[in-house]
Amino acid sequence: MCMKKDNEILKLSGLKSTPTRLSVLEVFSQYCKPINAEYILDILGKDKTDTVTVYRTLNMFEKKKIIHQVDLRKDSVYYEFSNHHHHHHIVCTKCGYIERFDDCRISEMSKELLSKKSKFNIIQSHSFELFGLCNKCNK
Amino acid sequence: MCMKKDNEILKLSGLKSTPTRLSVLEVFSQYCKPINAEYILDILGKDKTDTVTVYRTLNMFEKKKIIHQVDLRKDSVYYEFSNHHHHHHIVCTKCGYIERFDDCRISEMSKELLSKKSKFNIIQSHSFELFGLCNKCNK
DNA sequence: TTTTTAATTGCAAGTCGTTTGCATTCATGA
DNA sequence: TCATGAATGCAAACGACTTGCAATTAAAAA
Repeated sequence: MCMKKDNEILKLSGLKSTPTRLSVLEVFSQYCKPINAEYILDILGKDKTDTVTVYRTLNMFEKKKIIHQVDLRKDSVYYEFSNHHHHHHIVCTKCGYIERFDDCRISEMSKELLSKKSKFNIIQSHSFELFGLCNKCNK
Repeated sequence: MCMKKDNEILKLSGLKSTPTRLSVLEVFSQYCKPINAEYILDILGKDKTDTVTVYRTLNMFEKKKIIHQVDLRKDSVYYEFSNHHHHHHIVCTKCGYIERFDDCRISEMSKELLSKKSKFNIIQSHSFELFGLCNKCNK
């Protein structure tokens, strides 16, 4: 279903279309929450794809801005599909539960800040995540 | 000069006062920018303190909320002194240069968000860092 | 002050996520 | 269909950080 679309994404980025890349793209397009290499490996099957290939795919996708990192204070790197609508996360520091929220006045704020800061003239991205306790963990 | 104050911090946290802890505290109180274990080791001298001790000190200080992590998308963990005035950072993705800024409307925003989010009832902290290119790197 | 006790340290070794080198395989443009 | 460079898989390496354990030390108790 998404096959054609995913192929286009790769082509536009100048990347060859391979089974692993297509699978990884599909995983990203189907999951709304940040995922890491381990998660992808679990889904693709460690017998089908090598760990190294997944890491290389993630690095390449990030370089081509197909995905981007999300800073969740976890011990591995999490990514999200850049095509998804811009949003941020609230993370439970106890159980790891993640919710997303769309409210983001940061873009305006960063423009403001930029004009105040003499030593920077481009802002490429920003992190903005909330860390707290979900209802279950705060009993 | 800060000796007495640092001792108090340790005592209040129920930690024994040791040379390494006092030195690490002093480093934190004197530097306004986020620092990592390597940086501290360089200052204290690897011959004087063991790497492991520094890591353990950082973990303990974080647990006691004397310092807190800052998410800078680097390959090691950075911390700041919690006593310092609340602020955030703008990081050059090319050279690593860091500037701080105090403008933070996030606290208000998080309260708002909290009331909207059904599954969370406590926000403990937040990340908010900007990533861009400094004037030197964007020529 | 001395003793006692648990906390802290240092060393060596281990863990875990991620990367690198290199030979093999494969996608794609000619 | 072939040629060529890109992508993969394997083994090994890397770097930040942690753990186990015996030796040391701060500070509470005697």
